[in-house]
Amino acid sequence: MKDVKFETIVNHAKNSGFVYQGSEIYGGLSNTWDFGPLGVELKNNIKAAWWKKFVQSSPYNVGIQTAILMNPKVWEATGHLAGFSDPLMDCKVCKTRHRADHLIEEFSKGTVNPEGWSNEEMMNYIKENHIGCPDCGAHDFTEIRQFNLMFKTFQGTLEDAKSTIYLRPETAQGMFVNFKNVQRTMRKKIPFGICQFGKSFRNEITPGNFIFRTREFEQMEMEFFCKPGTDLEWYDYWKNYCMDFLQHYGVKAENLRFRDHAKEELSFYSVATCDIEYKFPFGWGELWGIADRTDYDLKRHMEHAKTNFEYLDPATNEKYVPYCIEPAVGVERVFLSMFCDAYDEEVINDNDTRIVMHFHPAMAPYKACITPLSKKQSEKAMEVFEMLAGDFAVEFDDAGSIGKRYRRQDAIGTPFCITVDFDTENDGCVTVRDRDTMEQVRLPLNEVKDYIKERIQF
RNA sequence: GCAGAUGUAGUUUAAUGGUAGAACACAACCUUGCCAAGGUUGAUACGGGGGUUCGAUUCCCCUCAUCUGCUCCA
Repeated sequence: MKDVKFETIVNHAKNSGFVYQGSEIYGGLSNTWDFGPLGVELKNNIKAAWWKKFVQSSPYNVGIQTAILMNPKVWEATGHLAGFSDPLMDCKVCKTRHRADHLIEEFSKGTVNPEGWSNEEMMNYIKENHIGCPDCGAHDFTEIRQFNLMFKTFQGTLEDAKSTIYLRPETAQGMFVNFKNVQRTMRKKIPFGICQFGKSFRNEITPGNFIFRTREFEQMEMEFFCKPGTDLEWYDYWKNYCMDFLQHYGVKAENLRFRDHAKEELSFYSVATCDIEYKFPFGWGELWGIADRTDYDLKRHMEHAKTNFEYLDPATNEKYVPYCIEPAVGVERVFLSMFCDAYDEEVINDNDTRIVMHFHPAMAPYKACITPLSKKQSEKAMEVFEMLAGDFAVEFDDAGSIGKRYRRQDAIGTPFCITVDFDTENDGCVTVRDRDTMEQVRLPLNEVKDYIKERIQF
């Protein structure tokens, strides 16, 4: 496959019913995207595959779904309210933007930790020590402004401070606060994991790259609880588990890599973090973050909610707060990586190419298109459509030439086209055409469903 | 949010201070016996709002969106 511009791929997504710009007729709303009929099928397939792999086929895990709106004390406990905001200021001379706390840390070579300082304290420190712009050296900054990454809203009709609540910036806390509920009601023994997918919201300063970074996004997260000391083993186990998942569903190995976070890059609560990165057309970007979060979250909630999250190991009678391994991935990012890797412009001859989306059949929005060779068989073809429509997503198409219909399905990644022809009435057979090989097999009608089912499995 | 660039049908584009033409795509009908056929007909665009002007898609201002950096991150 030749190199394809990101713009070309984005256009294809917009033109073929995968993604639309949000609120388009009103001039759009910055960085919001709607998923069209094909896009939502692909998204659902991704989530279903993840659920199958992480919840259903894992002996350790269970799934839950928790509320987007949570008691604000959750975010006090986790430090999101205090720490999930960045003190930013701009250099008035060269127009670059910097984090005030980072400048101070750098200047002091780590001897000063500005965590918890007010903006005024940071500004004073910068002025007193004549810290200049790292890019141009000027001493002319704007005031520090705080960008809180959490979306704020109000519960109830009164908009006062007491009713302020937040849209969750991660789904993880829904799992942590329910640690005990799940463990008790599902009679789970350590190690076990809790999984969920759902929307999260972050007021990012700079979103972009199509659906790569958006302020509203859907996460698929697992919190896997294990005995302290076994955590690094599990960390490796889940890293590979995630990588296998991606490759199994059609993300190419050559476009994937692990990137371990350096010590100074780690969150203060994490002892190890690794990103699975994907080579997007705009560069390597984070797809899946796997972090060893230690017992940080559970301990914070123990402290703030005055609850006990200690686990009594029935085998050894030991009591401990479990460590947690968290693989977190954005559905839209998996969507985008699969979409980019599936995209192919296949050259047929000098002036003819066809766009083929080589999705894994389980990911393909439509599994088959039922089409009559001639409109004379439209009625019969409709019967076949109805026979299959209850079992998986299929489309019916009798417009234009047969070749054109094949091309249309290739362009949206439908793995099979089922053609009803002049012989179908007599021999009860249809032709099944394969998207990737363009080869055809003739099958009796009553075998078609099983033939396709077998090939679209997760 | 700041700086720079961009904005004409779904896409790629043409022209113009006197309200826009095309190609492909799309829809309907005819045709079509398995890989972009053909014919006829049709719908669809100057991102939005102000200003200058007799008249603005074209000139000016504001705004919105997208792209690239800064920054952040799943």
